[in-house]
Amino acid sequence: MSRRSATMQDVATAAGVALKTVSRVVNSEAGVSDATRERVEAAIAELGYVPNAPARRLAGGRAGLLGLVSFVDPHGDAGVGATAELQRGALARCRAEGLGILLHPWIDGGPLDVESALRLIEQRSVDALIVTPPADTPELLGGLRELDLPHVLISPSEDAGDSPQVVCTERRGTRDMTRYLHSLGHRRIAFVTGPPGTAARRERLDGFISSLREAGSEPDPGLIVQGSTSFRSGLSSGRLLLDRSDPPTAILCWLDEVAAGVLAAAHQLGLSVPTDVSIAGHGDVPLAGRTWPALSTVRQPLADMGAAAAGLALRALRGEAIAGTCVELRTELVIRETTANAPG
Amino acid sequence: MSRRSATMQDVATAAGVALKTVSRVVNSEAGVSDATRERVEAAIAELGYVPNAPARRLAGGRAGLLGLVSFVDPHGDAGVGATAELQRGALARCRAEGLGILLHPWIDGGPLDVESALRLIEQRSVDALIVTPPADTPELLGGLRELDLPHVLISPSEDAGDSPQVVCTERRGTRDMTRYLHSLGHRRIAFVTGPPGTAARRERLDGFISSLREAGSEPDPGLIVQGSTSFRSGLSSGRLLLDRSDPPTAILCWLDEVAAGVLAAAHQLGLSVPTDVSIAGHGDVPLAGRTWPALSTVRQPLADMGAAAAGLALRALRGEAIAGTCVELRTELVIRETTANAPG
DNA sequence: ATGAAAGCGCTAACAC
DNA sequence: GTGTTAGCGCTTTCAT
Repeated sequence: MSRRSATMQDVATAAGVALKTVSRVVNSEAGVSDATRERVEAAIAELGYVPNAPARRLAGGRAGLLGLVSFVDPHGDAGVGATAELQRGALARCRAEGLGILLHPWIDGGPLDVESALRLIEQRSVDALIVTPPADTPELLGGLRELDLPHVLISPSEDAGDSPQVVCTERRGTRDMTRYLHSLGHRRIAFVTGPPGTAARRERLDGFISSLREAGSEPDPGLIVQGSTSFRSGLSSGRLLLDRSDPPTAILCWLDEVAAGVLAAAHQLGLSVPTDVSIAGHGDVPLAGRTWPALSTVRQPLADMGAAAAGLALRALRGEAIAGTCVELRTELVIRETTANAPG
Repeated sequence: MSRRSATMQDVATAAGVALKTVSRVVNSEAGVSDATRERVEAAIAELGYVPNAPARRLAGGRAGLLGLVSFVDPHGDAGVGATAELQRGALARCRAEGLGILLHPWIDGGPLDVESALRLIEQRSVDALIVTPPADTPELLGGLRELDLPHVLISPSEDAGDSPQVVCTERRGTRDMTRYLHSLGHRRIAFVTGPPGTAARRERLDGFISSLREAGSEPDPGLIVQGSTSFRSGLSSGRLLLDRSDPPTAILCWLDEVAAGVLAAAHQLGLSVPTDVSIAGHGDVPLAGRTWPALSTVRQPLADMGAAAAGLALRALRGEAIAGTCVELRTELVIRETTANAPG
């Protein structure tokens, strides 16, 4: 029954006006008398007219969509919560502007399909790309810059160059937590860091080391261990640290996911948290509020970051020059139940 | 520098052929000699030609996108993991077919914006909609059917009518877990169910009750409590149940998220899991593997369900009549660490 | 304040 | 095998 849907011309005929007038009404442009506008609106309502997006795009040159290139771990191990939060923020902002979001996740852990990501813009499917780590590979960024395609980076893994970006206060976040633990009397604080070569990892580690030094204690190299992004890696890092003859009294992790693993390791070893050992994460992803005890962590405003990225992209689409722009959002300490005074 | 990108006509001119011939090559249609094809391909490569998606869509009538209407809790409380998994499966399938996925989440917990969801198809932004609970409101489904818009439901909340759908063996999942707990010697098994009025909740509760009866024990009404979809609700349901003078020896929950809350409640009360009480969830979302102890649960093949839904949508787009089709996927028991023999 | 004409870049029928 | 002719439904000019 769904007959060919009404076109703008149909509406124009029904309202007895020209095509262009309908276009004006639909796009709420000026230059239409109230009487005419009402007549057109009535016709639109009666015919159930809905504008045809592809036609609009062809004629107008705008896709009306933002592409989101993010990473989705096939085993749901890493960043599930983070990606979802980012999406949420970006979506809310886009919807407010009448834009949509097209997903282009790097799914399988295999090599990122740079070609298809770039093509997304080249073929006008989206107007701009928002790229999140670890999809921000040199290849992708190189292509983006070379072809001069509009894009925004979120917490870039590497030097972002001139690309507009949204970051948060990584170093400060870790410093706040380190100081907090220090203020609780902890003097043997361990740090579980991530794989080498990402900016966030570097900054968090720096924040840890520098604030320890500021507080007058030299970090013990044996208490800095390298994990990855997974719960499992937290499990083994935790065991490593807590099995020592001189275990730390607090363990700070560069990611919530990893902290959850360390927490599980502590439980397995029969330690009670936070009485025997304090544990803290970074990110404040949903998981952080669901562990037992609930994880103290550094809150990253992920949804806000997504929204800010969408906002930057929108400005770029309006023609503003945003190259080199960097929006920095503040982290904050979220103290839940895994941190307490140092034992003894 | 990015000059106006090459069009099909540009390629045709460069290769010295007609527009249509280029179109044939691009769409790998038959009827082009190898020599011509090569010439055209060379021209395409040289000019860096990339087809314009909106133009294609306008002319061809296909959007090349599937819409995914899902629920995203503003506080990240419910279903974060589930939504992400579903997305992942649907995306993988779509990408294999050269389609994209456009997100249309119901974000804020306010009323679902049915209008805009329907408009997504009406304005040809997407070819079909995949709808997941609880976005499958009667209003949305009504609109979808009334306007005869192609769509697929995943685990519908209510009677799906003639809509093609993808479900999994809800009742069987709960029955398997109930039997398993029974086989471990548990005779006082509690069930934390969800809010009234959703099909999954009904089926899981039914599965619990019927398999208890099959095993010869009449369910104790005092041990069936109603929770919601949140961790918090699990926390309070858990306290309620475990504070009884005659607490259950096992607690089965209709959702992992809720089970994680019950687990936390047990910890708060100083009980040890699974020694004092066994706890089980349903879903096998990422969270289930990250609690301590790790949650035994009923695995729903979420990614597969997403993929199946995309597959059904694709068939519909090819013109197959799939009304009334129902794809059912199997759940399976995942026994981790929160279940053990009944105490005593 | 309103309208006519000219495309946007492509696919779909049909020729040849 | 290959080309020609029409649109798809809209937004732009530029007139009036």
